[in-house]
Amino acid sequence: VTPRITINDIARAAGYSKTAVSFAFNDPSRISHVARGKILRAAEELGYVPDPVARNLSRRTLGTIGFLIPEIIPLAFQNPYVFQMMIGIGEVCRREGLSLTVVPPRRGCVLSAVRDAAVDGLVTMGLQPEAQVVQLIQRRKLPFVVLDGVAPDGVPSIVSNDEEVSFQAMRHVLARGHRRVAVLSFADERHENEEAYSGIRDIRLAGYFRALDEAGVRRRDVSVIPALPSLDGGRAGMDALLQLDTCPTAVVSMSDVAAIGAMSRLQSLGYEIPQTMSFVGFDDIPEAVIIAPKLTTVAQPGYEKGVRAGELLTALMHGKSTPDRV
Amino acid sequence: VTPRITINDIARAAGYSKTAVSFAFNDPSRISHVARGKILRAAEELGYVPDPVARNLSRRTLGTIGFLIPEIIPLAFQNPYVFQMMIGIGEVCRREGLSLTVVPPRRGCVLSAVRDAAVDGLVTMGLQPEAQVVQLIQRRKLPFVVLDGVAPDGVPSIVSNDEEVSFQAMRHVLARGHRRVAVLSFADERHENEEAYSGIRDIRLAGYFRALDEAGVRRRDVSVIPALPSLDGGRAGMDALLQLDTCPTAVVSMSDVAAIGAMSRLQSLGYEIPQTMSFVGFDDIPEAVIIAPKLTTVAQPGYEKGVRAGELLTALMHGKSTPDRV
DNA sequence: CTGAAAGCGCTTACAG
DNA sequence: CTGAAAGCGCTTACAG
Repeated sequence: VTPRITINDIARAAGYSKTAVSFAFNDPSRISHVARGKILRAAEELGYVPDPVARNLSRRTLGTIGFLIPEIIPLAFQNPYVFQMMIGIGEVCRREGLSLTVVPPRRGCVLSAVRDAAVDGLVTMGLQPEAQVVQLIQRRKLPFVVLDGVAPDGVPSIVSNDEEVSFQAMRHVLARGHRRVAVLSFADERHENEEAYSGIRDIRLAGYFRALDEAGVRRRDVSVIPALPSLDGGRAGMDALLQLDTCPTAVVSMSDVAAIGAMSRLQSLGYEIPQTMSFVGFDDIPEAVIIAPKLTTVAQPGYEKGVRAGELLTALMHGKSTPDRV
Repeated sequence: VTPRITINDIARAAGYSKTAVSFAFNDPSRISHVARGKILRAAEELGYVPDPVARNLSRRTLGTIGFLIPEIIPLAFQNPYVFQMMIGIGEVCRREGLSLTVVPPRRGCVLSAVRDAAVDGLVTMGLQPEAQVVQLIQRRKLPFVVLDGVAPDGVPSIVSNDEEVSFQAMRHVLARGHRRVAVLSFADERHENEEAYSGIRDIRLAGYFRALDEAGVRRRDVSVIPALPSLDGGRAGMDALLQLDTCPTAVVSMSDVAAIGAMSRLQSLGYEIPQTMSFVGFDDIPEAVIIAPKLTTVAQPGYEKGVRAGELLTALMHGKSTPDRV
């Protein structure tokens, strides 16, 4: 196989120094027209393209930001809401001419993924403050912002007021007279990185329970069913629900996608919605509007939050100070 | 600000050579237990993390593959099908311990995005053979596979038999008696990188027209409406459709997402589906099943194709030979 | 305008 | 087991 063509080859072929070749590509004004011509011609002939990795090392900047997700890609992105956030970050990448690297756990390990991530900065999804992950990111001196998670001190984070929003959602259900309510929570079993979700989950549960307490519904009468935020997660959640002694009349889900999955399962068993059960989701994913008009949902602007996260991160990368919490 | 801590600092602090430090992290068996202990302790104290970029340059491998998309992220990913493909690639990344970099055009330019992409290989979406992009990728000696595009000779590609599938889809519509048919094609205006889509678009059109010819429907009686593969694209397409002199009774779309957008638009105007118009999509995105039961669609397993593309690419990266076409 | 040289922070034969 | 040294392929003061 032909060996890689480097800046040295071009310098030799064109009869100039490496410096000149570098300038020809990066700062043409610093060399003569003639030199530039010869160099570019040589590069063209030999099919030379400057190696981005070497350039990155020299420049100490990579032109890419990372989106750290607590799950593997096929799982995390089954939630359209997560996807929306990524698109929002992508929008900022577009503006700034950056690319976007998705950083899932590597071989099941978030730490090693973070250790090896070749990025200029990181948007992390659902991080807990005590995690070693935070320490590692900080050691690497990577600028980062937390999206939908509890951020350590001094780290900007983008969060909705999940407690209040959840409170309102549950209140809405109770106001309609429902007293037998089930919650589709985030999955907490079967995953080692359970901590990734536990932060928001607990906050939302708190909101739900505040409304339940207010209405005088006893906590033990509320079933909290763990479900992955995906269609299949919702389907499985519904199966679990149907096993309960007393079926709820309303289901409050922490994600639209799980709610939709649950609805589809119920429907496929021949039950009518909302006659059999009412559903309230979370996120307001675009699909929900068209798909599931019978799904009430709580807005959670994933796209906008992604944009905001991207903006905060790039501000940080440019050395600007940023507000802590948005 | 504190300067970055490097391998040199650790070597000095631990009283060993850089070599030893490197081994402590990468190949502990090659140094003594004592040395390893001291080195790791020093690293711990100083908060040292090996720089992945420098490591990448030395190792000549990055541990990441790129997904080259012809549009900016917010646009390209409005199509769930594209997303499904990405998830498929992500699944292979998981298996192989790689990360995934999304590579959209940088500042509107695909070429410069490819030039700077720090990846070990590339899955390109919808590439045309004549593009300079191919030449650039080859110059960079990047392994790559083409997903949903017409590949140059010797480059593996993953394509469905789009012509045949399109033929069947249209035939299905015609068999139901429809004679006034509209096609929601891929957008071809307003974008400079129109070439990215034109390949598959033309192939699918050919399939549609073959069926139309067979049924004796004149080509001029079929309106081909360009639409971006997104909900909004479909809505706009429907608006355009409604301007036509004679409204079609069936709409055949090149993407589910545009079909759904069009349906939602029509519905919001108070028309009934499928009484007013029938819809046939393309892709079989998971959402469609639940959302739009009135949408007939043609399967196009995005996830599976993504997986296959990832597999081919990693095989290529490992130096294996691969089949040209899948 | 031009180039020798140091530097980016690692890895890895190679010799001891 | 250990380390000096070359090398990965660029960029960029600096001096001329």
